Amino acid sequence: VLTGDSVATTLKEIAAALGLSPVSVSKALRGSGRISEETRRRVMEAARKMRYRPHGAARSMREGRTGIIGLIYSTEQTKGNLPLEQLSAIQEALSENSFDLMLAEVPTGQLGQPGKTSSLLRHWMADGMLINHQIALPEAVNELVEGDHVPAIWINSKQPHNCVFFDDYGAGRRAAEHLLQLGHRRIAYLDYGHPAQTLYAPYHYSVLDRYLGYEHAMQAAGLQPRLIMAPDGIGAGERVAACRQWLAQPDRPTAVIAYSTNNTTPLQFAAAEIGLKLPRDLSLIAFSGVTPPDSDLRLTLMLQSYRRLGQQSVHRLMGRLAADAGAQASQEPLAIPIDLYHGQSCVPPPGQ
Amino acid sequence: VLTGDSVATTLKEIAAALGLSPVSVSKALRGSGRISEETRRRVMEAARKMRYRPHGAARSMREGRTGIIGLIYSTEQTKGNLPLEQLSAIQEALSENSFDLMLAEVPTGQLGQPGKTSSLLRHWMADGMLINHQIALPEAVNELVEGDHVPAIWINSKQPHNCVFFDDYGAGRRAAEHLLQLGHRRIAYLDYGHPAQTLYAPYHYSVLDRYLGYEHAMQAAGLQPRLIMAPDGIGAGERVAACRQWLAQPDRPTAVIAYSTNNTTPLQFAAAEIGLKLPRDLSLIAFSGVTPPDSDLRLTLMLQSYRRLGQQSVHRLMGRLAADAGAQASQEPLAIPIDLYHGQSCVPPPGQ
DNA sequence: ATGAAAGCGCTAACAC
DNA sequence: GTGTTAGCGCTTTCAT
Repeated sequence: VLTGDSVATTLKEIAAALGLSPVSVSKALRGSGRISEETRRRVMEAARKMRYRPHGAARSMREGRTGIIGLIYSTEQTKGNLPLEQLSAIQEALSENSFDLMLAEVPTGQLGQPGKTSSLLRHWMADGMLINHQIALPEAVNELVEGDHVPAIWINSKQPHNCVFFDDYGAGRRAAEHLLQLGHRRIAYLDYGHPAQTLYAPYHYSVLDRYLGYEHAMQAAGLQPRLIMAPDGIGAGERVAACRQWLAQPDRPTAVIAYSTNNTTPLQFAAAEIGLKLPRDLSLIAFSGVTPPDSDLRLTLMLQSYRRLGQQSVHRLMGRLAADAGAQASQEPLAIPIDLYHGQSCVPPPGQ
Repeated sequence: VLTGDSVATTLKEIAAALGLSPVSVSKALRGSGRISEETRRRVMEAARKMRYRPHGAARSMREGRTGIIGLIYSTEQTKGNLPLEQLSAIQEALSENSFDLMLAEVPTGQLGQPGKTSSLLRHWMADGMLINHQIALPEAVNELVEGDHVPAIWINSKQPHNCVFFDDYGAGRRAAEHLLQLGHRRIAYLDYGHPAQTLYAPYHYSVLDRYLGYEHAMQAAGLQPRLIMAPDGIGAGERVAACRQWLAQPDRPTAVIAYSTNNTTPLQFAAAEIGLKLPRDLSLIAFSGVTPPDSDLRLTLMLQSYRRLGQQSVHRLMGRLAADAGAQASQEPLAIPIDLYHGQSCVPPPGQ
């Protein structure tokens, strides 16, 4: 506007306006090289007045790096899970390392079609990649990442190398042990079954790991694991009824570990209908990524910090980038612990 | 790997390998210009074998555009709201227009500090901006956008121009009218008060607009609006109690419109405690961005489609970009209607 | 149908 | 302290 031109201001223009060379202007603006304090001030002021913004592409080309990290993700629940908290943590961590974040959503549905893959994947635009996608990566991504042509870190996915994921197995154990210490013996594990299971599709490792952690803790205590779960899933309308049935048995569990807070509401309703009062008659631990909004009963949780997940994945990626380009040393998998959040839903079993 | 070099393949290298000029290779790869079918095939194959990826920065510089759209957002609830569904819709719409998406989170806390603003804002990296941030934009963003140096669209914010937002006023009316048509007369509006209100900070327009829509519909029907809301907010632990009190009055409302589904749970608990059965004794409409997970009572909702919000904002931005750079014609504000989702929580009032 | 020349905006290396 | 030269990878223009 000041220059009367709709095109961006360039170094050359500033130079011309001040009777300097573009090089001096460049030096002045970045504070590198030798430049007089006087010139520096004049340049800074002119740049501000002329609304100068450095041309990112030009700088990238010159410096041989873009300063951009790509995040590959899917919003399909069965293929990926990207909480906003994680995204925000990634952004913040990248910002601290002077990187920008570019997104590439893996399109739902057909994967292979070459025309639809993001140009972030087809072009050379990012210095590194974060992959928040668990299942069935499109060919374009695979070539890029598995061929090791771009340093990448897998998020929330168990891989042989270069991955950051939650320690769901340990958390399953920890949940069971907490209840065991309180004196519980009849502890059940609750999952309504994943939609993916019905389709032969592989499902997220946490589905198995959380259960296994629970199972091993029970076995270590000489107790029988009890899986409350219909292999082919339980429909939405039938859940309360199913839970009622489970709770009506004489040797009903005194405590339940739930795969997700999504699973607990029907159970709580069923308990209420039968006349069981929580937590007195039934203790409850659920996995969750967020402390749920206030209600009458603050649930005890295995609380996944998606913030830490995001931070650590960036940290690892920065590590790979720092290693001299030729080396690109692989990194060992990193398991993020899941903390026990003490709510109000766990007490010793009745009659104890 | 094939070339034994860790650096990226370039056009020149392909050209050298095939005994061609870089220009021909460029033409062949993009299908532009005259090139023999035979050469084209050879080039394509070589490019694939050598894992060629076009250098984004070089192309950007040459073409004078980056093909990138920046999304400015905040994860602070009082300043912005970015549902994943909206993000995904934006990404998808951009992808259809062959644009990539770059993120810039406005840092929480101190706004002005110059060092911390994303380089997306300091550099020339994006052809246009989407601004999903309602309050207290940092200086850097303001200069850029208000100075009209980058085409931008405001999302979820009422502005004189170039914005896309929900028609919260119309939705408030619509909700009230729906209940009026069912025969309700004592209809209340429920909000627990925003945290922001306690800080003199301006709050999101929807807080006022939804209520105003409700109020005007009531007035048009010759009825008295009732606002259930504590001006300085109601703490988490006291909400059930407060609702119980409101519902205990003899002229208690027969229907309630809630600012958000977050607000309804305490009300439902209170109703249950008092012995009021939903929806028989109390009808309920809540604003929401998602159809909530299955429970015993499927709520009737004013359902905001963040997918449409995202799509439309991209559509508008594309419109601004298409207008020849000099013109950059401003666009009129666009209000997205909020649909009434018929759940099970609205029936005629008792005794009718 | 193919190639030579030029230049997008910037900065590292080297004069002066 | 400042300027000149050169080139990052690509594409548009214009010869051949």
